Amino acid sequence: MTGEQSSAAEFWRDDREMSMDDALSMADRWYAGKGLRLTPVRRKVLELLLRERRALGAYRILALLDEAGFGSQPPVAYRALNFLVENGFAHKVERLNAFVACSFFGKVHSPAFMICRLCDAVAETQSMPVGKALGRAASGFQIEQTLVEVEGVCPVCARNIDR
Amino acid sequence: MTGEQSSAAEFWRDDREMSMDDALSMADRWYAGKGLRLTPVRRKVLELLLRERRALGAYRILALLDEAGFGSQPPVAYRALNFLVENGFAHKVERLNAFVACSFFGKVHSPAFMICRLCDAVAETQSMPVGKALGRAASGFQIEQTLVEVEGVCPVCARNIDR
DNA sequence: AACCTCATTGTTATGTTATAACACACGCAG
DNA sequence: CTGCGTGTGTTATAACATAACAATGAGGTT
Repeated sequence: MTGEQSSAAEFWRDDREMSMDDALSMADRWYAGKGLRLTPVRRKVLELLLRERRALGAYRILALLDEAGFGSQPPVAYRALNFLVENGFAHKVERLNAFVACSFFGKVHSPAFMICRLCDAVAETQSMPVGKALGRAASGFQIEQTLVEVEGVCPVCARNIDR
Repeated sequence: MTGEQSSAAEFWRDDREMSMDDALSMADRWYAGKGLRLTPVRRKVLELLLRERRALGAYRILALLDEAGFGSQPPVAYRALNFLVENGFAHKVERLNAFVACSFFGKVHSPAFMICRLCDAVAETQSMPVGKALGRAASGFQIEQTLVEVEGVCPVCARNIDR
C-alpha cells in the first residue's frame, strides 16, 4: 500500500510503484517461482514497456526488438506481449491497440486506464471492481474480465491549456 | 427511467427500450432537428445494427451494404459508422473491434457492455459514471469519454452449462 | 554422451481492421 | 449557372493480428 494522496500536481509524475530494475527482478523471481521462463525476448519487451509511460504498439515494439537483434516478424512481438499480458505483467489498452507495463503487478487489482488525448500518456489506476459499478444491471452475468478505459486530458496538459 | 427489475431470467431477453421502427423514426427526427442528414447509407447501417444483438464488424456491415446496393469499399461503412457513433446512435465495442446500436439513445448514459464469450451476444447497460468508480485516483484528469466492457458468460449460456 | 521431448523462436504467408486521398454527384445559396 | 459544402464512390495503402510450419535449444532420461 502506498497510502499516498494523489493530488493533481503529482498525479501524472509517476504512478508506478517501483523502479524498472526492481520490476524486472521481481518478474524474474515471479516467473522462476512459477516454472515459467522470462526469456531474453520477453524480458526485453517488458523492459521496453517499463521504460515508457505511453502505450506502445506491437509494431513499435517489434521495430525495437529488431534493432536489438531479435526477430523482425510480427509473431515475435505478439507472442512476447501475450505472454506478459497473460501473466499480468502487461495490459493491452484496447482503445489504442497498444500495450503498457502493469503498474501494480503482483497485486490483485482492477486496472483502469486514463489516456490523455493530447500527450498520449497512459496512466493505470485501480478502479472499483466493475461488478460493483454495474450493480444490479449485471445480475446473472458472470464477469470474467473487465476493461475500463477513460480518455481525456491529463493534469499536465490541462494546466498547459489554461494559460 | 424504466424502473424495471433486471432479473437473470429476463436479463438477456431484450435490453432495448424501443422497437426498431420507433428507434429509426426517432433517429430521423433527432437528426432533422439538428440539421444533420440521416442519409440512406447511414439509415441502412443503423437499421442493420438495430436488427442484431451482437456487435457487427465494419466489414460485415460493408458486405451487407454491398448486397443492398450501396458502395462496397471500406470507407462507405466506416463513414456511416463514425457518423452514428459521433451522434450517440451506435457504440464501438473496442474489445471486439465491432459496433452495436445504442440501446438508450436520446438519453444521457454511461454505457457499459457485457460481452458473452460463448454466444457473442453483447448487451449494453448503464453503469455508474466512471469518474465515481475511479474516485480519488482520477483527480485532475478531465474525463471526456469512457469505456467499460466486461467479458464473461451471459445468463442464458451459464444455464446451458450447468446441466 | 546420445536421445527424446517440449517450449520457444524464427519465418513465410495471409487475414483483418482502418484510413488517406481524390474524383464525382447532388442540393442549395448567391 | 456558378460556386460551395456535404456526402458518396473508388483506389490504394496503412496498421494491427494470426495461422502454420521449420529450426533451435534447454532439460530430463537412459
